[in-house]
Amino acid sequence: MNADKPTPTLHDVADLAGVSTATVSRCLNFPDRVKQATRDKVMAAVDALGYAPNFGARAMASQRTNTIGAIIPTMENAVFARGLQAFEDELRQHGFTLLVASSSYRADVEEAQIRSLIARGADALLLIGHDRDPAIYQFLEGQRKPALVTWAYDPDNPRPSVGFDNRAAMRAMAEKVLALHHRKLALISAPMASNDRARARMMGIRDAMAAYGLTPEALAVIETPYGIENGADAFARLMQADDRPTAVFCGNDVLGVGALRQARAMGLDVPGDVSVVGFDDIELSQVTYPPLTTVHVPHGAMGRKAARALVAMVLHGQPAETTALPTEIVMRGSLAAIDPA
Amino acid sequence: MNADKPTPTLHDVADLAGVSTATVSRCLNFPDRVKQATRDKVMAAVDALGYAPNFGARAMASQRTNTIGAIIPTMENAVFARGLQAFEDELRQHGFTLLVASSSYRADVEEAQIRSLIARGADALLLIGHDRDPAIYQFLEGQRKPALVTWAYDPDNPRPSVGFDNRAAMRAMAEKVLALHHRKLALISAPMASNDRARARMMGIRDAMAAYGLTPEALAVIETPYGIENGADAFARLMQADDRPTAVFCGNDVLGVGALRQARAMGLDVPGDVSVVGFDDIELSQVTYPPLTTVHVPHGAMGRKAARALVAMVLHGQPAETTALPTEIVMRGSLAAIDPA
DNA sequence: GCATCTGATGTAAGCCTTTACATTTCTGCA
DNA sequence: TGCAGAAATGTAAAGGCTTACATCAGATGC
Repeated sequence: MNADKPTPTLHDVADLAGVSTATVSRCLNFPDRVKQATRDKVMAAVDALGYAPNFGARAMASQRTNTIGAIIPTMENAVFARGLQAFEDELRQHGFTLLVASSSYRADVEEAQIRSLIARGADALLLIGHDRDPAIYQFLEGQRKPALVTWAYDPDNPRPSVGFDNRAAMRAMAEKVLALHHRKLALISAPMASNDRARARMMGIRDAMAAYGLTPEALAVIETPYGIENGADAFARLMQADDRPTAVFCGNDVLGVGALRQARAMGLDVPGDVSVVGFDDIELSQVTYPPLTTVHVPHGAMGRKAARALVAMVLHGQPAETTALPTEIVMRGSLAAIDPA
Repeated sequence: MNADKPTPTLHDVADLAGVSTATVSRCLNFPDRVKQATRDKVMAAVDALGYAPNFGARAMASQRTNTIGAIIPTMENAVFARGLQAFEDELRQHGFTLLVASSSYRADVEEAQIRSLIARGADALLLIGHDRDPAIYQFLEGQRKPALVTWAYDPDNPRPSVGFDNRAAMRAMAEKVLALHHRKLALISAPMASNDRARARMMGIRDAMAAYGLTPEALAVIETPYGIENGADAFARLMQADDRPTAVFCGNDVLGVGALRQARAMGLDVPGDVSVVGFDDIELSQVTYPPLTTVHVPHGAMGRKAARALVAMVLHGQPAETTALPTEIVMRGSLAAIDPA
């Protein structure tokens, strides 16, 4: 199983083909600069040896890797997964490779992953959200590695981002809910510490409440980690309170789906007894019963746009412009008007 | 934005700290081999410069990367995502890093990704399923890189795998369905070319049919790519046929959920008019209406076990043993007995 | 106070590839 | 046939890190 023969190098290929390493290198990188006959010999040697170029050595010699790294909070979230898939597709079309890491929503892990991706030669990084120790940005600057934030939009933040306005999107949803006469509102949110998206979404609801003359602090809030089970538990707690909400906002669809499941378990009719709304519009939310009313996020477009921006940054040193993509509310079955009786 | 100052190297740190590069290297790799005072100086320099070791150079010099690569068909599938998360957790505990790539279920892309991960220095690879051009295995052998197959279990295959018996699992499910008096069966499967898991699952159903004295060929089969929409379409086609099945097997839960959605859209009662069963047991299947009866796959355990096996292969050259983890049938609401009227 | 040993640090080679530059081979034309 | 110029190929340095080995400074024991 272990190395009885060392893995072949450029040198081995060159020897076997009877040419110099430079020629082999050219064969691999600029095939049209070598004669057909030579190329055939070399390629035969490459196949015979099962040669694969050593990425590290190549990166070191050529000073570029054509690799872009991305760090997402979790791979289990379908939203990130889809955005990333689009991101990778676009990247590949520009001849770049994607390196992915996940941080489990932990700041310390994220920092380690950032360093690891940079050390691995990533030419640039894609990050989710703005919230991050300033030291990390300094580190990236020191390394001259551009970074692009996505999933968030904050025109006041000096770091560029390609995302969407979480606050405005959630505000729009909240206004819709308020327009349907709901007045007792609750929110099941992802933990808000070091999560600017979650905070922005809550602020959006409060904005709408204020606009409707309600006290923003009246919003009941439960923070809980990502997961169907957690959403269900939080929902149960909310509905056991004396003063039940009539509409429950969920910071993301996964929590929303958990809430829906719990409602059924408790024998509560959605939207008859209580309305539930989500955020993200992942596939899940179309197949629940009732289907979940939610905020649609343009994952694909966002991923592709981020990829193009990052490629431009790397290739031409072109600074990225902060852009917001539009979100929209998808009305399905889980939100209804309150009978103003 | 672009490099006005080059990124700092070991040498720069050494100069700033007034020591040699060897000392800096030792500080980073074997902190206890340098004096406290020296270490402090060096670390201060590291921080001041924002130094990060160059992975390629390090790999080249030390001849190992402590990195394991994994190639999954798609990131969008929650099943792979969960297994991978467990895999990564376990890997990290052993001091290894995970490199992920996805192949979009395409053999050519998978091959490119395999080469890319090896070139990037992966010490070993995790692959999904056995089906693969033999040349790829030869290549891996030539590179002396161990590979472990997961998600599948085939004791006859010489390549080691840590997975589960797709065929037996699906057969058990089919026997359950047959015991409930269903006789007209259909299968919505992922494309079976170059997908041994999909084929094995179909064989499992046929095995059970044969055991019940039915003609295995009577199984109606539709192949369609991964996706809720595709599952829905396939289900619609199945139910428009003259001879409707009474039970529809789905090769995975995502297709199953699509079938469920379509059933509702067509006004068909599940399981009253038709039963639907899935495979994988992803979170999705608990929240549909009715909840999906499915085959539970031990993602987490599988990921962790695979990680341990791979680490042992890399560290001690210990060959992996092919092992199968148990699956189980999760009865939910989408499967019911047929009224033998 | 000296030889010896230990622990801390420095020196320099080597890992594999790319690429600027040097050299050789070929082509075409006078 | 011979030569200029182009095309093909070779030579060798550079890139950042680890590590075997060499060196040096103190500590130890007598």
